[in-house]
Order: sequence, then C-alpha cells, then structure tokens
Amino acid sequence: MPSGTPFNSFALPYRIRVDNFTSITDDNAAALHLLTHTHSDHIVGLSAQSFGYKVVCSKDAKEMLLRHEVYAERELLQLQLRSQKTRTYSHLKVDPIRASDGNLYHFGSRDLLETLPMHTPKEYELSDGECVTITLLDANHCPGAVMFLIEGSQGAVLHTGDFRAEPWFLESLTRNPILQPYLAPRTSGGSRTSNCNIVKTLEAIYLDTANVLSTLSVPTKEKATSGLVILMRMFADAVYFFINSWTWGYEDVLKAISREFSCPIHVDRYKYSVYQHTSDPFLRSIITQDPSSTRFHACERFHRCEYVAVDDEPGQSQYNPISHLGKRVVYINPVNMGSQSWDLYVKDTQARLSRGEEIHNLLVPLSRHSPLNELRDFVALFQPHRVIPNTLDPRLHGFDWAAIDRMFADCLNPDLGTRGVILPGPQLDIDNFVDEDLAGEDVTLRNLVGEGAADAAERW
DNA sequence: GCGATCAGAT
DNA sequence: CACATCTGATCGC
Repeated sequence: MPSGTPFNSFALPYRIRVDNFTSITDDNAAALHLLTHTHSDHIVGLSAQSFGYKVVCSKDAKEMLLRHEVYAERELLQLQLRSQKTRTYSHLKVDPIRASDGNLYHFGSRDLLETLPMHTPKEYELSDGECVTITLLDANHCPGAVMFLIEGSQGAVLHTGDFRAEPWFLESLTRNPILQPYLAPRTSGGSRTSNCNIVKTLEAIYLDTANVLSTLSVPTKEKATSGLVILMRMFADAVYFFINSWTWGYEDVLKAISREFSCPIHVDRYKYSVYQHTSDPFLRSIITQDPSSTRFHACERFHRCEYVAVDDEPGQSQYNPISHLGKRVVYINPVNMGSQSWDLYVKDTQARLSRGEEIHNLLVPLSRHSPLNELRDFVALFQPHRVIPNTLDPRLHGFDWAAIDRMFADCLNPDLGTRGVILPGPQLDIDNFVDEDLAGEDVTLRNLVGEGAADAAERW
C-alpha cells in the first residue's frame, strides 16, 4: 500500500498485514500476509528476493502476479535482446526440479502464494495460536481484486482493498449470506446489542479512500461504457480505435466495445498471457493477438502495433491521426469525470460528430475507485464501529484521517460504547487545526487537495 | 556493489 | 488525462 497507511498496513486488531510486504522488525512481524490485488502500489516489498512468507490472495491475483513483467523487460524481449521472459515475482513460486534421472528435487522449491476461492470462508491460525476466518469477496476494481472479511475472537473487520461500490455492487452485498449478519438494520438508530448475537457489527471497515475527497457523483461503469460505444458508433467503419487501458481495471471498456461491435480486441503478448489466465471466460474470449483481425486495439501503449501507431501523442497541436498503415485512429482515454459532465460531454460530442467535425480522441469516465457519496452508502450499509482509511497523504499529518472520521460519523453504529476502544484513532485535533500545523512547510490543505475537496473536508 | 526503498514526474 | 507506473536518486547491508 502507498506510504501513509495507518497502523503500518496491519488490519488491527489482528496481526494481519494487507498489501504491504516491506520488511519490519521481528517482534512486530505479521502473523499472516494478505494481498488484495496486483497493482504496483499494493505489492510493495514482494519483489524482494528475501521475502519468504505465505501470502493469501485470489487465484486470479496469483496468476497475474506470477506473470508480471515490467515494461522495460517486455520491450527487451520483443526486440530479442532477451531470450526469455523476466517475471518480477517468479521467486514466489519455485517448482521442484526434474533431474535427468527422472527424480523430483525439492531443494529451494516453494509456493508462497496461497489462493482462496471466492465466498469460501477458511480458518487460519495466527502465530499466537489465535484463529481467524478469512473470506474473499469480489472488489469490482480489476481482475483478481478482492475484499477480505476477517472474523475472529476480537471481532470482524472488512478490508475493501481498492474497490468501486456502485449501486449494483451494494445490492449484491446485501444478498450475500456471508455478509448478511453484518448488515445494519433497515431502521437506523435501533440498538443492535439486544439481539441474540444473530446480527453482528463490524469492528472496522478498512476503506479505499483514494477518492474520498471527491464530492462528485461519478457515472456507473455501465453508463460510462454505454455512452462511449454510442459515440464510437458515430465514426466511419474505416476508423481504428486505440484504447489506452494503461493499467488493470479497464476491462469493462474492452468488453463493452467487443460486445457492441461483435469484434475482438487486439492486445499485446503480455496482456494476452495475463488475461488468458484469469477466471473471466468472456474476457478470455474477446482478446486476440492478431492485429489485422480488428479495428479495436489495446496493445502496448508505448509500442502500439502499426495499425494504430501514430507519430505524435494526441493533444499536441500538430497531431496527425493517420497510423503507419494509413488508418485513421481515434484514441480512447479513461478519465475521472462527474456524471453531469459526462452527460454534457456525450451530448456535445454527438453534436460535433453529427456536424461532421473531426474528433481524434474520446474520453470514458470509468472510475475504479468510489467517490465520497458511494463510500458513505457502502459504510451505511454496515454501520461498523469504525472506518479506517486505507491510504493517507503523509503531508497532511493526519488531517485527512480526522476529516474522514467526521465524514462517516453518521454512517457508523449509533452505539458509541465500543468506538475507538480497540483501534487508535486520528492523531490530530481537527477543531483546533490550522494549516500552519502542517510542519510549517509551504504546504496547505488547499493547495494539496484542491479547493473543492478542502471545502468538503471542512464542511464535516 | 548490489538490491531495496523513496521521491518526483507523467 | 491517470493515484498506477516508471525512472533515477538515495539508503543500507
């Protein structure tokens, strides 16, 4: 996890560390390591050859991690300056060696990545003899991304990792029997302590706060992709598209395009090898390595195939949209955009295209993180005792944590008895906060997070 | 000297 | 654009 994570990435009250594999002193060592997904800021420390602990993750995350190749190595392989793939995390799984005598030799062989099927509770014994039950839940963030439900004698905590809590996602959570004991009663304000341990309260939700200071309402992934394909339909059939899916998590865009045009998506060798080993059969079925078979391309962003390779990046004044093979190329870029802006953008772009205006790039507002309104709806579903941010900006010295505490105050369990007893809270007194508290540097809340977010934080 | 971690830019 | 990724600097064994 990025620096600034509370509790050194431990899912307190348990000695379980999530998405942080950097070394730590022995007496603070984690009893268990969890990995939510394989984006690079969540696998910090895992590339260390000296890392030797078991890591629990999803099957897809394991496949993606073991196939992970950094861009520079992919490029060297393609240029035949490397004879074989360099997989950054291959040291996490070392197979036994089959010697010439036919025997298997297990010296040095290991498999540190322990996969758990989705929605299937499994008990783990922590090093101190304490037991916890861990359940994986889909996180709607990228292939292999999960949330962790951790249940034990010190209460239950839900770690979201990175996630997108769209309305359909909340709906599916309420139908999940594993989470149903933790759902808040429909009538808010009712005490839950009188129940016979049937209805339980989460001790804490460790929450994806990447976009917590965004007060926009953002389009659902469905609204984003359906608007995009409407616009794409307005281009001539001869136009080629390059989809800038620059990190895992934009597969919904690829799928929507593939469905709309009944066409495969060209991906590079690396993406193909990763996607072909995910559990998503539709994703596996829509990708091709044959660039000549489709107008839709999501190949290496800095080394596009010749059907969509152009000499300049879009946005430059002298941009020439004709590819090396003479195809007109439209560039599709995921962005963060509010619902209202998106509606305007779609209308405006439709109008421009109808007028015959030439357009070289399209935006698609596919958010992989939830903004504040979605986060509040998600937390209110459970009314946990506490909300702990998964990420903090170290430059804010705890101001963001204090603000987050306020933003979710009315989404928490109304019984105040146990709040803050098990877990420490923010270190900063928000009422007496002044910008100068930020270490006297030329750093203020406003120039760090922007005017709108600062207003939002201060409103609470 | 190297691998691991951090800071900064895109 | 983007909060994930890459690059080059710095730390530390």
